[in-house]
Amino acid sequence: MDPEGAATRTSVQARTGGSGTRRRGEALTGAIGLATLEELARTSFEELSFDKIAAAAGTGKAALYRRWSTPAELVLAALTDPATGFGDVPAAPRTGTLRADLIALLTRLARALEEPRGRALRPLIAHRHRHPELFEHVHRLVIRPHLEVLLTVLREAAERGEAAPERVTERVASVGPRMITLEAWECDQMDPREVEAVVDEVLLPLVQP
Amino acid sequence: MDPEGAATRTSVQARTGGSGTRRRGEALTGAIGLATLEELARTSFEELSFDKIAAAAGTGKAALYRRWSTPAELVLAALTDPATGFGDVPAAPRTGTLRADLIALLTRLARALEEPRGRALRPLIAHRHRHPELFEHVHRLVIRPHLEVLLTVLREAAERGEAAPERVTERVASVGPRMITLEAWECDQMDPREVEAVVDEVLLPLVQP
DNA sequence: TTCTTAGTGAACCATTCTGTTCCTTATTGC
DNA sequence: GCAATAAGGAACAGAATGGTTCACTAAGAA
Repeated sequence: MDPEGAATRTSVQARTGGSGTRRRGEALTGAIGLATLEELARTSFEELSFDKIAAAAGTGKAALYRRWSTPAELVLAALTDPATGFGDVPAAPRTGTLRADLIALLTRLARALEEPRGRALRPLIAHRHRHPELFEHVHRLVIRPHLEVLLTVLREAAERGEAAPERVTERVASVGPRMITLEAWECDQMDPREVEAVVDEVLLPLVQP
Repeated sequence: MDPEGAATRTSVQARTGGSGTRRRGEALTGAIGLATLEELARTSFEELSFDKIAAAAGTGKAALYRRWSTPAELVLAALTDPATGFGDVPAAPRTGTLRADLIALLTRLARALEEPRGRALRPLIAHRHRHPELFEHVHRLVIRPHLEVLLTVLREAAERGEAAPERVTERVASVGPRMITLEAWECDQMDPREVEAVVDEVLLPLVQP
């Protein structure tokens, strides 16, 4: 059913790091992590295998088996990594205005959704019933932290008088990320002005005092 | 990678219609359509095969090949069918109040998302880049019509003075369906009061004049 | 009752897939 | 330079997959 056939070579095939031909240590695990997320984004978790990841990373299966025993382990490690995944926690920008804070946060999310780490979330969320443990990590690593920081931003805006206190809820905080996420999923290419439009047309009118 | 193994028999295995043992005509195609959507919901389009659909529908592959030449054809037919798919077009409820209209429409959507037809949309949307022609039909059959009828509802509410005219935009109209869609995808079980909460906590404050 | 059509179950066969293993050799540290 | 380690490529073996085909027979019409 997959019209694309076998995994194709990606840019990670270009050997990087050092002047040699073989990667070792962090260079190799980094490339493997990135290839994992790209392969996951390209297909789905169920279609993921060490064979495919190894091919995409330009390495041998044995190197993968030496470090991780299942693809799930590997996916989790890649997602948790601060460099390739979501190991970095989003922080409130504190620009001083609600509009700028929202734009900064949602722009950051939109960018992440276009990277391998963000694109890899799609199959994990869409197929959550098939691997609930992995989805749980997505929720803890990505969804939850974004919601929390948006709540913080809304709370502080309410204190400054920029937002109505009764609008500081999780449901309201989830509107932005959900709009951006589905926009990214439903459209070929997200317009760079989409974030500003969502903020100006939906979020600010919604929370205004 | 799929932890669930082979396709399991579903309720469509129970032979229905008439007192005989074999289904013919519409009874068989209906069961095949439903099994297709359920199998699609359970796994993904790439993992879909005539072999699996036939097994899920309790019939033989030859019966499928006699009618459709590819799973894509079959999926499209099932989605377009008024009984099993989205062949019925949503209409503006025209209850007289914006709140009731929104609740009626979004409740209808939430219910559809829980049925096989709605659950089948998830892999089609999440993997749109792998079968753009199918996604295009989803957009035309489901996403677009829901957006249009919500726009109609907003427009009429604005005329009645229930909504601000500048809030009658596609982006604002897309907030409800997107909130409901991701709520359905991210949570095990959608709380029946979720629709009312989205309407009262997000949509009405957003559009109020 | 007879004849035609198509539904059902299963067999067939070539291909694909993936965990396991092994050999060669690049890399690193002493 | 040498020894130890592990990276990379490939082979292996068995299972799974899915399109194709066929034989039997249920169902429906005349």
